[in-house]
Amino acid sequence: MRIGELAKATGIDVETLRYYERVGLVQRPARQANGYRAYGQDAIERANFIRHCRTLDMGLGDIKRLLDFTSKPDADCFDVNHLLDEHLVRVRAKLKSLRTLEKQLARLRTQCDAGHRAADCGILQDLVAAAHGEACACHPSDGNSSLSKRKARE
Amino acid sequence: MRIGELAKATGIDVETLRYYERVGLVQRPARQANGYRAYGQDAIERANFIRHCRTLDMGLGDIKRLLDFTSKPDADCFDVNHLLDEHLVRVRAKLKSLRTLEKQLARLRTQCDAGHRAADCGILQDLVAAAHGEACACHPSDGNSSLSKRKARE
DNA sequence: GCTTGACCCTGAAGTCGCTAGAGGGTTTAT
DNA sequence: ATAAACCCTCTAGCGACTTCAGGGTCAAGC
Repeated sequence: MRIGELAKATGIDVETLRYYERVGLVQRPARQANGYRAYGQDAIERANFIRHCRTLDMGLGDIKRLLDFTSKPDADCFDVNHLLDEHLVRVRAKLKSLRTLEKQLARLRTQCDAGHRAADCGILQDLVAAAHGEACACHPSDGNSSLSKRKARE
Repeated sequence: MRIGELAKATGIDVETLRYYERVGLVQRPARQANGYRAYGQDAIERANFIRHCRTLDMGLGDIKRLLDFTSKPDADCFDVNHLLDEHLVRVRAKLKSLRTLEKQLARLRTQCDAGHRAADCGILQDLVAAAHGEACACHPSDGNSSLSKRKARE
């Protein structure tokens, strides 16, 4: 199987497959005489595993660890649970901040209904008001920044 | 005002301010004889505007366009609304996919309660089943991919 | 036999929004 | 006089790709 066929079979882009190989997520396949990659059936399975984990938004490092587990049947799967728990925590934190964000944006969006001159635009006024530190539609009264100096991946 | 003071006044990191200048979001300030950046009061306002928009998770390109609007009072603010609407659409799409993701992960997490050998791990089994195209706890029956070939920023 | 087009290859650079590091100079306080 | 705190530029790194430049290979149609 050539890389284009693997791409079609798994729904992963050709370039992305080559990228996965480069970073060690996918094993280097055999080569044909002309230098083309020659994949076996097992490559589809491994690639689908990766694709599935990616739709679950896992990082490539986590996926690599999970792949290692699938080839070590006697290992303790505690780490699998732990990895998933940590991922869930990240996802829930992101979800929470997105929910807040959505509310703020929706509120802000209601500000411009009147004029069509930028000078009269309630949205811009609101955003500028924030620059003065006044209360605004999107941040009625907040003090926390959360800008820069962030440590964790979102 | 030197860059450190501006950073303190706005809560934006010094490096980030220099970065904003490099990409043209913040105007290049005057310089003191020793080469230090010398900011006026207006810099605080502009920087706060940026900071506020960033907490609303807007991209730097969008913020630049909004900044341009604030200096063109006679422009039609239709584009401001439009920009915000598009941003809201992006945020809501991301929110939707995150909600689905959270459900899938939570369901997947319940799969491993029994053994502690990787071979018996329900989570890994589930993930591998997905590689075979079987129904799994996290994707009971789906067909859409959403992997690669994505166009828009998430 | 020759061109066209679809496919394949490598390696490097670009994306986004920072962050960090190297390797310096300047100012301020003790 | 010296140390700490600040400032400068330039460069590279992060994650997960994507895109580009500049090629090689192969089957089909003229």
